[in-house]
Amino acid sequence: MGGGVGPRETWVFLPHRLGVMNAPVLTAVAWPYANGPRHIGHVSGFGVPSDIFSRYQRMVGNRVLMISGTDENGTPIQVQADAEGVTPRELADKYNRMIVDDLQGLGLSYDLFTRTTTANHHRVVQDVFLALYRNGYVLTRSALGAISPSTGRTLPDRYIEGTCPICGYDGARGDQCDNCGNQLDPADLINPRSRINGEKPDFVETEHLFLDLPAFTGALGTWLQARTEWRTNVLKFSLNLLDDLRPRPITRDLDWGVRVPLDGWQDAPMKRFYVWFDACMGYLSASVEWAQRVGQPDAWQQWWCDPDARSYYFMGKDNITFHTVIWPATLLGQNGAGDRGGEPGPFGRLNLPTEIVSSEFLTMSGSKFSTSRGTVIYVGDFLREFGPDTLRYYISVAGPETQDTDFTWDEFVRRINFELANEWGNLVNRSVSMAHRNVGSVPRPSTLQAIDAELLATSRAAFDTVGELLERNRFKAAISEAMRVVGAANKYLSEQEPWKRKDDPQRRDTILHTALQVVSDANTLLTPFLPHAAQRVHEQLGGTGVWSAQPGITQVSEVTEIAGEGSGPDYPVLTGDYAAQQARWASIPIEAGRPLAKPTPLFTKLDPGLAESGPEWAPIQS
RNA sequence: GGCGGUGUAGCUCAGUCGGAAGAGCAAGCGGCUCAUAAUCGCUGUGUCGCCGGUUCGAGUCCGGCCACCGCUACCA
Repeated sequence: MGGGVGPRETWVFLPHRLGVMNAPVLTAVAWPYANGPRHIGHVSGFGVPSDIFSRYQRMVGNRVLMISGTDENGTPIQVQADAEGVTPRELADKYNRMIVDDLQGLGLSYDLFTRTTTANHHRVVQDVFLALYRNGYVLTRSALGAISPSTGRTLPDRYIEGTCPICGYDGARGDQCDNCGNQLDPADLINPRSRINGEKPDFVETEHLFLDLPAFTGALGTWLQARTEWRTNVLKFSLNLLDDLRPRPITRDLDWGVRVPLDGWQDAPMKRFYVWFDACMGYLSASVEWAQRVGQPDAWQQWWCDPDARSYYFMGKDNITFHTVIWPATLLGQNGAGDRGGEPGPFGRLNLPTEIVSSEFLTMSGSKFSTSRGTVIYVGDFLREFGPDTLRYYISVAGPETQDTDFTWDEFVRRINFELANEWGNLVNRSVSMAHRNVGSVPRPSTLQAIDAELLATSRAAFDTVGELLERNRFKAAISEAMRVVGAANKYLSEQEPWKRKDDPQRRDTILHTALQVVSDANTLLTPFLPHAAQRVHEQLGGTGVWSAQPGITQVSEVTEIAGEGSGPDYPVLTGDYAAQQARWASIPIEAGRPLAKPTPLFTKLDPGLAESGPEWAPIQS
C-alpha cells in the first residue's frame, strides 16, 4: 500500500476537449416516412445513434441543433391513404402523431422534430429550387412516364408489375425482375399492370424538371476526395456514383406535395416536386423553423453558414446516395458552386455535410424487417412493454453499426438481464443500499488508499476514452468502455468488502464514498445511452432537479404561410429545454452528507420465457 | 450484370500501423453474502472461408476462388 492520497484530489473537473467547447454541431437525423408505424430497425439506424451523439455533444458543452421530422409527401402516402380510405393529409396526420409519440417515448432529444407538410417547409423548398433554377441547374425535358389512367397520377416503377421480357417470369416489377435479376424498363414489360388496382398503365410523354447532376460532378469529386476521414465504404460508394451521374427528375405527375413556383407549373393540378427533392431540404427548413420558434429568425445560420460549424447526418445505409451526392449537389447549386457557377441563393453559402453516419440494417432471423411476412417489431409495442432504455442499451451495444445485425429475443433477454440489470443496476443498488443502511447519507471519506485512488482514476480516465469513441460515432466500443468502469467498481466492492468493516467505520465510509463516486461517474458516462435510468440514479444518489432532460410534445401553429395557400392546421412537434439539464461530461464530486433513501431496483428483469417465445404481439416463428 | 460488405472459439462479435489470436455469453471449480440467486477469482477451445503471392514475419497487404448479405439512384 502506498501513502494516502487526499480526498480533495478526487474532485477533479475534467472538461473534455477544451478546444471545441461551445462549437456549433448540427445533428441532422433522417426523416421517417409517415406511411405507417416505424419498427425498431428504423430507430436503430437513425434514431438512437443520433440521440447518443447529441446528448454527448451537449454534455461536452457544444451548441447542438438536432432536427428532423416526418417525411409526408410522395406517392406511397397517396397510395396508403387510398388504401385506408382517407385523404393524404389525414393519413400524414395520423402517422406523424404516432411517430412523434414513439420518438418522444424513446427520449430522442430533438430540438425540433417537425414535418414536411408545413408552409415553412414548402416555402424553403421553393426558395432553394428558385436559386437552383436561376443558377441554371434545372433542365426541362420530356420523359416517358407511366400514369394511372383512373387517377392521372404518376405510377412509380415499383408499383408496376408484369411479365419479364427476358425470362418470362410473371411477377416482375417495373424496375427489376426478382426472378432473373435484370433491370427493366416498365415500358418493356409484357402485360404491365398496376400493383395498386390492377389497371393497365398509360405510358405518356410528359414534361418534367430535372436537376442537372452532371454539372456537379467536378465539385462533388473535389469535395468527396477531401473526405478522407469518412468510412471507406461510404466514400467508395459515393465516388463510384460520380462516374455516371445523370440529370434526375425532380417533379412528378401528382396532386400531393410541394408546388413548383414557376409560371405554367404553379397552378398545374398534377405537377408537384418529387418527394426526394423536398425531403432532404427538411434539414434546412426545420432549422429555419426552429429559429423562428425561439424568436431569433437568423439563428439557424450558426449551424449552416459558419465554416467552422460541423454537421453530422444520421441514416440507414439505403439513404447514403441522397446524403453524399444529391443533397450536397442541391447545396452546391443553391450556393452557385457547380460547373455553371452562379450566385448564392437566399440562404447564403450553406455548409456541406461534415460527416455521414450511416448504419447497416437490423435484421430478424437473417432477413429485413417485413410487415408482410410478420417479422416486425414496432417501436410503440416495444416501448409499452419494455420501456425506452432497454432498447437504447441493446441498440448501443449490439446494434447494426458496421454490419447487418440480427435482433433476437434471446440476445435481448441476456443483454438486459445479465448486463444491464445484474452488472449496472445491481451495482447502483448494492452501493446505495449499504450507504443508506450504515450511514443514511453519502458517507464522508477519510484518507484514500492507493486502491481507492486507482479506481477513481479509472473512472476519470474513461471520460476521455469514451468521449473520443463517441466523437467518432463508435457506439458499441464507447458503451463497452463505460461498462468496464461498472465492472471495475463491482470488483472493488468485492475485494474491499465494506460489509466486514463494522469495527472500522472510517475505512468503511471511505470505501462507500469511493464506490458512490464511481457510480456517479459511471452514470454520467452512461447518460447519453440511458438518459431515463440516469435521471433515476441521479436521484438515488441524493440528487435533485433535472439531470438528463427529455423531449416533450407541444402543439404549435405554423410559423409562416404561403401566398395563395395560406398555412395549415396546428400540429405536434417534439422539442425540449436541454440547456437546463445538469448533466455534463465530467466527474462531478458527490456531496458527503446528502441523504440517501433505500433504493429500488433500476431495471426489472425480463422473463426468461421471452427468449423462447417472444412477446405476444411479436411471437417467435418457428 | 455492376458496385460494396461479410466470413475469427459452441453462440454473438472485437481485432486501429503487418510484430506472441482476444472479449462477453454458455460450461466447470472455488470465494463472498452488501445487493435484483446478485458479485469476484480461476479453468478451455481456433485450418482467422479456401488457394496462391509479397515479407524476416500476414487474421491484417496483393491476386484468384467459394459462400452469404446489401445496394444498384424516375422506392422513400
